[in-house]
This record gives sequence, structure tokens and C-alpha cells, in this order.
Amino acid sequence: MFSYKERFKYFLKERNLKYTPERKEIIEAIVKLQKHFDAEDIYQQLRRQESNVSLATVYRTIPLLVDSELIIETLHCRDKVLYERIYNKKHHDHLVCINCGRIIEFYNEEVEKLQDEICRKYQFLATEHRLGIKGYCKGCQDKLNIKINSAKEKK
Amino acid sequence: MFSYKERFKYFLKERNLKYTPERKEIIEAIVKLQKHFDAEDIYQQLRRQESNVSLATVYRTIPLLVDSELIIETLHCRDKVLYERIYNKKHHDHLVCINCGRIIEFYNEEVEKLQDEICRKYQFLATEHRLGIKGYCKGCQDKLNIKINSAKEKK
DNA sequence: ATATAATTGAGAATGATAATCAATTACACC
DNA sequence: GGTGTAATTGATTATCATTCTCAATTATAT
Ligand SMILES: [Mn+2]
Ligand SMILES: [Mn+2]
Ligand SMILES: [Zn+2]
Ligand SMILES: [Zn+2]
Repeated sequence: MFSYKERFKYFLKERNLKYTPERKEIIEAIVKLQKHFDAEDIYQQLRRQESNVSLATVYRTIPLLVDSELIIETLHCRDKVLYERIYNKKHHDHLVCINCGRIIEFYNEEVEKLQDEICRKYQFLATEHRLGIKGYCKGCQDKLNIKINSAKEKK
Repeated sequence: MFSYKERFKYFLKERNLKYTPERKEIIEAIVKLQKHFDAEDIYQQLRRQESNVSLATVYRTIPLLVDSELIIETLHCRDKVLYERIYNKKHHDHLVCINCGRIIEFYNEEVEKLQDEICRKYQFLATEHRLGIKGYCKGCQDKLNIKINSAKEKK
């Protein structure tokens, strides 16, 4: 069980790529980031930790992090691509509230099994899957009902 | 059971929006389009049918088509948003080949049921879901195996 | 026919991401 | 520890899908 940094170092060596200070700082930023983040979030975290890595380098490094299976692209949200760490983490899918943006993570064994079945049926070799359910979280349902009701009352 | 055009007309009236020649031509283009299309595909279809509707109007009309539940956003593919018609069509999900871009559609009743269950569990009110499985279609698996093998042989 | 709010096309703006390029640097090898 | 070389970087520019602006036009209710 290696750390993110060790795993990234190993991945780079494997490909004859260099382990630069910039890449070291980016990995350090990644492990500090919360659940779902985009390129700009990585950049901001770098600033927080006194690093001057450029945004261009952040964008250049993301594919390396994806290829090394340290992070994965999870969602598209407001025209931005969101990533999250996956190394040493369990796979899961997402419920996304279209009102407040809240993201609920879930894992369902049966869904996973059914997906395997579907892939077998179509002789499809899956590398990744994404189940995203959009709608309203409990909080927003309540909020919006209140609005609908008061709107009706006013009528 | 209304036609796409009738439904769109009705939707527009409901919202005090105008049924313009441009919107008529866009609806006519939509029903002629194949499975998955983007804004540019709509624009090209308009050209084919001798219409001069601008791309700006296409982009402006897409949200109306989505709101009226005639089309839905299905996939992000190569930084483009793909849509497909959903009116009078069965819901389905997608297998996408990351090598050749082929899209296989499937429907699985059990997956749908499990999703309802998951939403109940989290008191989540779903408006939409999307299950996308990425990987290699049978054809590409074969092609790539050949490549891998010949690469190994050369070594 | 009139009034008015909605709609349009053309072009400019936006914004995330990718590409360029000259200067720098990691690191394998001696 | 120096050397050579291909990889890397930051700064800048380019890309390109999508949105915005605005003046001119038009659908539709009255
Ligand atoms: Mn997640
Ligand atoms: Mn489809
Ligand atoms: Zn919410
Ligand atoms: Zn394929």
C-alpha cells in the first residue's frame, strides 16, 4: 500500500517521465483536496501551500493523475470537469441536487452486478462506469414546496 | 399522441412564447436527425433543408426543447454535449466505446428499480438519471488484441 | 391596425482547456 | 561530479463551444 506520492513517482518512472518539484507539489495539493474538485481548485490549493506551479502545468498533469489511477473524472458540473481521488478508495456513484449542488455518494452492489451482466450481454469490455442521478435533495424539496405553496396561496 | 411539432407549439403557447418560422424549422430538423446529435448537427440539418436559422438561435432553442421534454442531454463526448429525442421514446442508457465512439443503447428494468430504491433511501426526488458505461466494443477489443499481440511478437 | 413583448442574426465576449516555444532541468550514463 | 538529451516548465497565445449584446424585426392579443 503506497502513498499517493510514491505511487505517482513509480508511475512516472515506469513511463520515463520526470518527478519534478511541480509534480510533487501537485500531488501534495491533490491529497489535501476535498471530495470533488476541478483544475482551478487544484491551482488554488497550490497557492495556499506557497507553490507557484502554473495553471498550464496543472492541466498538463491531470491526465497523468488519471492515467496513474490516482484520480478519476466524476462529473460535469456547470461546464467544469470535476475529479476525485480514487486510489485506496471505494467506487461509488452520485446523486446530484440540481437546486443546491449537493452531492450524495452511494454504492449499490446489485447495480454493479447488473452492469457486469449488461456488459457480458453486449460483449463489452468496461473500463469505467458512471451512474448519475439528478434531482432534488430532501432539503431542497422542502424549500421548493414551501415556495410552491406560498405561490399558490398568493394566487 | 401529438407530433413533435404540435407538442412544441403547445409548450410555447403555454409559456406565452412565439411559434416562429425559425422554431418550426428547428423542430423539423430535430425529427430528421439520427440518434445522438449536438448543436452543430442541428445547424447542419437546417442547412440541408434550405433553412437559414442562425447557430445562435439553435443554441437558444435547445433549452426550450429540453424543457418541453422533446429532447434530453445524454452524453458529453469530446467536449460536445450530445442530445437525443425522447418524446414517445423509451428511456435507455448507454455503452460508449472509447476507441471507435460507437454507442450501444440498453434498457434494464432492474437497474431502474434499484435506482428508485436508492432515491427512496436518500429521500431524493430524481428528475433524471444517466448510466454511462465506457470501455471497448467487441470489434475494438479484437482490433486492439491484434495490435497488442503483434507488438509482443515484434519484441 | 396598434401596441408590446418576444425573437432574431451578426458579431463580440466568455471561459475552460490546449497548443506553442524558448528557457530550464531531471536524470541516465560516463 | 560533469555531460548530453529529452522532458518539463511558465508565459503567452490559440481554440472553440457556448453565451451575450443590441438594434432591427415580428408574432400575436386586443
Ligand atoms: Mn464522489
Ligand atoms: Mn441513446
Ligand atoms: Zn439540494
Ligand atoms: Zn469500438
